[in-house]
Amino acid sequence: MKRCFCVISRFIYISAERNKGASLVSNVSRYYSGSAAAKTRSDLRWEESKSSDSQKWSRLEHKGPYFAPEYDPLPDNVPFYYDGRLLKLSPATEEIATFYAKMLDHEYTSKEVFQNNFFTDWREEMTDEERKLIKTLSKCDFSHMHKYFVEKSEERKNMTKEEKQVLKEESSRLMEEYGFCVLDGHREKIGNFKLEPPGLFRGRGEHPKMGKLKKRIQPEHVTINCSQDSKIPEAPAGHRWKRVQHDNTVTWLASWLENIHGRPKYIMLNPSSKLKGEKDWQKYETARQLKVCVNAIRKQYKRDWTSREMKSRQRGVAIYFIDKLALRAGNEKDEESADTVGCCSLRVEHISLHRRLDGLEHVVEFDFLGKDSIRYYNKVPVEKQVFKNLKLFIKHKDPEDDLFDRITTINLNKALNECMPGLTAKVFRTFNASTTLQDQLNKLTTEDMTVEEKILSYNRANRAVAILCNHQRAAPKTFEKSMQILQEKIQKKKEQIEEAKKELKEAKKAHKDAPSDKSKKLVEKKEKLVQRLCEQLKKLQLQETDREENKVIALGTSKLNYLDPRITVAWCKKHNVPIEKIYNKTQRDKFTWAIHMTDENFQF
DNA sequence: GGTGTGACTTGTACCAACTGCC
DNA sequence: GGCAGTTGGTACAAGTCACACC
Repeated sequence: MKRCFCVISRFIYISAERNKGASLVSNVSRYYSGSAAAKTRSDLRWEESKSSDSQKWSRLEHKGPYFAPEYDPLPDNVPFYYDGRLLKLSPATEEIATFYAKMLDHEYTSKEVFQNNFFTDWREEMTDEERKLIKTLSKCDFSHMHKYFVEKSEERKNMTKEEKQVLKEESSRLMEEYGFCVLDGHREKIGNFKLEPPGLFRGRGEHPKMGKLKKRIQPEHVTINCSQDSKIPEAPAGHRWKRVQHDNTVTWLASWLENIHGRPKYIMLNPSSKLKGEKDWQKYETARQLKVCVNAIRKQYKRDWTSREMKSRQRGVAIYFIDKLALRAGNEKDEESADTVGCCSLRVEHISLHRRLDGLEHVVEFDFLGKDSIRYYNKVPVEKQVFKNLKLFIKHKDPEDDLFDRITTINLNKALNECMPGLTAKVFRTFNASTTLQDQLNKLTTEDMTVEEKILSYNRANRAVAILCNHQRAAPKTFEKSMQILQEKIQKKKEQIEEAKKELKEAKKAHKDAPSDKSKKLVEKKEKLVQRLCEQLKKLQLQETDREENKVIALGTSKLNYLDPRITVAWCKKHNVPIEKIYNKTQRDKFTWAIHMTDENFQF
C-alpha cells in the first residue's frame, strides 16, 4: 500500500511541480491576456507576492466591528402576563422575552427542547425576584409582545419612500465606515462587519441546544487583529477590547467566542477580496491536479478492497464513496450537536444492502442526515467487492455501531495527502463537481441553440452537480401558485398563437383573392406576430421546465463553492452567452479573477 | 495516535429589495 | 402606482482540516 502510494506520489509530484512552476506566472499573464484595458490598479494586486506562504498580509487597518444596537425597552402599553397577572419585567429579562415572542410563529418554539433550553437560560438572567415568581413557561403570556412585533414589522413594510431612503442612507454610511479595511494598501470589502446580535440559538435539525440564549457580544469579548503600525480601532466609549494582536498569518480582523458552543467566530473579508480570490483559485488548481492522478488513486483504492488489512479495506471503500458519491469526509462530532454524519462517521443503520433491487445487482441504499440535517437518500449499485466488504464491515455489529470503525477522517486524509500533496476528502467534491459541469456542458450545448436554450442547458449542468452534491432546498412556499400562474400564461399564449394563425390564414386568403400592397403588408405583419408569439411560448415553456426541475434543488451552493468559474467563463465566451446571464453582480465580483484570466479554450 | 483548538469553507433560511405585470 | 412574485444579500450555523500538545 505505502509503496504504491509512493509511486503515485512521485508521479503526482512531477505533475504538480510542472503545474506549480507555470502556475503563478501563467496565471498572472493569463489574467491580463483577456483585456489590456481591464488592467486597473486593483487588478495589479494579483502580481504582488508575499514573503512566505503563511504570511497573509503586510499591513492591515480597519475600524473594528460594528456592535448591535443596545436594547430598546418595550413601550408601557405592551404588557406581559404571568399566570394571568401583569408583570413589569426588568430590561434584561424583558429583552430575552422579546427574543422568544418574536419567534412564536415558528414551529420549533413548540418543541420541548427549545422551550426547556430557553426557559433555563432565561431564568438565569432574571432578577431573584423574577426567578421566584416565574417558574413555568406555559404560564407566560407573550402574545402581546408578539402582536407588537408583528405590527412593527408591518409598519416597516409600509414606510414611505422617504423613510426607506433615510434607512438606506444610514446603512450605506455604516457600510462606508465599518464595511471596508485597507489590506496592503488596497481597500477591501469586509464580509461581516456587523457583530451578531443577541437572540435565541436555533440550530438546524434536532439540535440539542436549540432555544439557548445567544448572549450580547461586548467589546471585552472581542479580539482585534491588525498591523502594529496601523491606526488601532477604538473600542466603544467606556469599553476596551479583550485583546489587540498583530498576527499576519491569519486573515481575520476580529474574533470572539460564541457562548453556545464556546467556539471562535470571526470577522473576515468579502469573497471579492484578493485574499479570498487567491485561495479560491488555489482550491481549483488543487482539484485540477487531482484530475492528473485520479486514475492512479482509483486503481489503488480498488486494490485496497482486497487488502488483508481491515483498515485498508475500509479506507478503500470510504474513498470510493467519497469519489463516486461526493460524500463529505464525516468528522466525528460531539454529543452537543445534531446527529448528522458524513462518510467516515456513517453507522451500520445508515445503509441497507440489497443483493438485487429494481433489476440491479449489489445495491447499497443510503439513508442518513448529512450537513445541516439534510437527508441523503440514494440507492447505488456498487462493485461486487465493495458489496462484499460492506457485508464484512457490518458483521456482528449493532445498528448504532460505526460502519468504518478502523478509520478516521484524519488518517484517511493523511493517506490521500501521501497520494498527492494537498489532497483531502473535500478536494474530490470540488474535482467531481467541476468535472461534471464541464462534461455536462459539452454534452448539452450545441451551436444552433438560442441563448435561452443555452442557459437552460447551463442550469441543467449546474443541476446535475447540485444533485451529485446533494444540495437541496425546501420547495419555495409560493411554488405551486407560481407554477400555476406560469401554466396559465402558457395556455393563454397558445390561444393567442391559434388566434394569430387563424388571422394569418385569413390575411393570406384575402391577399390571394385581391392582391395589393396593403394586403401583402398585412400578411407579413401577421407572419411576424405568429413568429413572435411562438418565440414567447418557447421561452415560457423553457422557464417552466427549468423551474419544475429546480423545485427542491439549490444551485447556488455549487455555483459559489464547487464549480471552477473558469469553466463557466470559457463556456460563455465560446457560446456567446453574456456572463451576466449566468453570474449576478456579486458572483462576478467573487470570480473577477476567473473572468479576467480565462479564454474560451480553458479546460478544467 | 488521540484530543482539543483555531481558521477557514460550505451551507441553507430568511427577508428586503428589485422587477415585471396589471 | 401598487402589487405579487422573484432574486440577491445577509445571517449565521455547520462543516473540513491543519496544527499543537500530550
